[in-house]
Amino acid sequence: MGGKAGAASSSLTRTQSQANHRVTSVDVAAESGVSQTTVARVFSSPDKVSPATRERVRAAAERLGYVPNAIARSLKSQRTNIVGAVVPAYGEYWQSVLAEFSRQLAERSYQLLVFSFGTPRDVDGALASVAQYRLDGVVLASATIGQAQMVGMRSSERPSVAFNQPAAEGVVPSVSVDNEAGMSELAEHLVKLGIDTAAYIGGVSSASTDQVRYRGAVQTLAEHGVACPYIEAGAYTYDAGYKAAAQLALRDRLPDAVMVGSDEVAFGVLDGLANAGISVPGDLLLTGFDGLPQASWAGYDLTTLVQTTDVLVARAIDVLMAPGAGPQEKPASIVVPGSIRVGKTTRKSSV
Amino acid sequence: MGGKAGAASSSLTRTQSQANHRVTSVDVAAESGVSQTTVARVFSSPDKVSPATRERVRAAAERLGYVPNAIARSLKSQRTNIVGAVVPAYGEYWQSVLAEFSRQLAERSYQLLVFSFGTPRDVDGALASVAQYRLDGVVLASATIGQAQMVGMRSSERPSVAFNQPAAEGVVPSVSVDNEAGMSELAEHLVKLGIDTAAYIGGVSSASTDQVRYRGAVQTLAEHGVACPYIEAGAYTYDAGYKAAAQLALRDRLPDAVMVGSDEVAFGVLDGLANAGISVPGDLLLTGFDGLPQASWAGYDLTTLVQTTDVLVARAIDVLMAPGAGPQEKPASIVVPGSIRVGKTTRKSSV
DNA sequence: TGACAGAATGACTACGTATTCATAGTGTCG
DNA sequence: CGACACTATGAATACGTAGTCATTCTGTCA
Repeated sequence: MGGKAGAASSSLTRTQSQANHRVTSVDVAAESGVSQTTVARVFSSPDKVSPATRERVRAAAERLGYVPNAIARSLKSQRTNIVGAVVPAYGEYWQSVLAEFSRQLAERSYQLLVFSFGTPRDVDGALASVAQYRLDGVVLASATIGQAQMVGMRSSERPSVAFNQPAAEGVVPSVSVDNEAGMSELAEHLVKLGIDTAAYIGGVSSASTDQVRYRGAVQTLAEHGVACPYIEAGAYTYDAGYKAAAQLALRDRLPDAVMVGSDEVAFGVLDGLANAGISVPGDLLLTGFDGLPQASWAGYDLTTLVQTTDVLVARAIDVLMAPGAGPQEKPASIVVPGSIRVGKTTRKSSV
Repeated sequence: MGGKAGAASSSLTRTQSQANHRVTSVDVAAESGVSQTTVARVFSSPDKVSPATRERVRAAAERLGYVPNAIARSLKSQRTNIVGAVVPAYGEYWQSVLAEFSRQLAERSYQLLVFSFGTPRDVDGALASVAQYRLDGVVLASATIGQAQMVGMRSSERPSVAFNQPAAEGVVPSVSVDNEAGMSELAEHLVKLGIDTAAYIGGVSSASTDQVRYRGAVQTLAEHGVACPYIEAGAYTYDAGYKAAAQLALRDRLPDAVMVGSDEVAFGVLDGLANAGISVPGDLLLTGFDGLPQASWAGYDLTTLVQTTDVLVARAIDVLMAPGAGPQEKPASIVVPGSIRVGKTTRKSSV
């Protein structure tokens, strides 16, 4: 380097709060009289720079209002520090899962990039979109992602994990609550209360979670001689549950218990039954599934299977961050048990 | 170009489902016998390429499993197609807002990058983080972002918008529901029902939304000779509301009406009152604020001020996408009116 | 037929950073 | 005192794309 020694102060005097428009590490290098390499080091591996220059560079950066460009860093380092999530745009449950992911990722200084889709048809678009950002990991949430689509993800180089999606097992690494055992446990609980008849209200029958949960219910009940016909609400929403309850209320004979495939639907069923003059747990018992916060609100106080969402999310993140998360090995299927919560909707002798 | 004419098939034969590891536009160019420039054009402005070559390139891309790299594109084009959101990690309300943003952004083929923070202290970290990604826009949600922090955002080159944050008005472009008028409207509603005494339960008194909403309530009630002391729940949660209700129940004399600053807290208050043997609306009237989905669930059926979240979000996105969204002009403050929803919690003659 | 507008394409470069690799300086040890 | 390890730094390059400019080709019009 020639004799231009010394740091040249930036040509136009500007307060730091002013347009930090396009200030690069090269500018900071010039301002502080070091090379761009050193500036980069100050911000990525500070211990490789002597304390003196480190401070000088930091000061110059502050003066100029320099902010490292994460896009450029990502391009060069092939790491984005971002995890993507492909999730349905609607539903209390998914909202709470997303929030949990966001929290836990933030703790590890990762960010969450959300690709939400309205209808199953939009999934392809979301997946195509997610592939373009070279994310450090991808969470596939939603039972409406097809197997073929997941196979496409497996071939991708970055790690992905299917969240609460039984259909994914064996195809893509997956993390789920134990849907079948959980629903079975709820069924046992009902049997102990002495029910003779039951019915099951699912959201969308084609969803794999729905199928597995129903299987858990119907098998356990059958073992005790209780039949359990399937009723499809048509969606995982409060309104769908409300309407299904209205239908149910028209029957001549009500079942002793109704098992619902998800809490949000169960809330609708509960209110729908109340609206039809049917008392829970007086006239029939009711169970949900998921363990949403609202289930423990005194207003509903629903008997349900509580997913330990924080644990599920933690496991999912573990899978993504695991070093050997290559696509070659056979995908792991992690199943986390849930725990039953007994609320007043199955408390027989309510005065 | 020399005589190497013709497209050379990729050296190692591989099925397309195999490792699309590091396939770039250069590889596609080689495979299809055109320049990298042309490949880029096929994927960004297809109409500038002749149909014949376009198809040839597309075929080659498919064969190789090429996926455009959004990171590189962003670096070059200075556009990320991503909007960032800085939001609290907890709270039903924020979850629903995030979901709405995600939906509406997806419609415009934008993605949502979530920066969530647990405590107000973490806000700085989130803001620092958000600045590094050169996002096309940033949504600042949460009343706990300080004015100084917002000033920092204004100086940044990319557009930002404060969401439902009265304190931001005049500092940063902002979009809010009309908090004061909304609460005032609820107060009018109560006055018409003939209340003589009232109380207000807020979440966190230092939050600007809390202050503005309380002002709307207290002023309108005062005009009709009704006093309205402030009670702080301490957080915007169901539990905080439940506890506040327990406190309230200990008083000698209950107010005729309780206005709560947010729905989630109101649900807690409602259940807390019920638990203490106080009937709503029999013993006192109750109002909330926000218009969460659960407010219209029959189980709660809460009188509240419904924010048209979809409209608010649409406006916020408009602000971000507006062409002249430079930092120079004086920031716009958009206020959207809410609409009152009357539920059974203020229906006097219940039976 | 020559001039010229327009379409189609390619060579080159920039976006802003991190990562080699090489070089100059500083002690340390036998 | 020379060899060696180690620290601190810089020059050069690569990450994968999009935009600028130049070039070739085709068709049209006077």
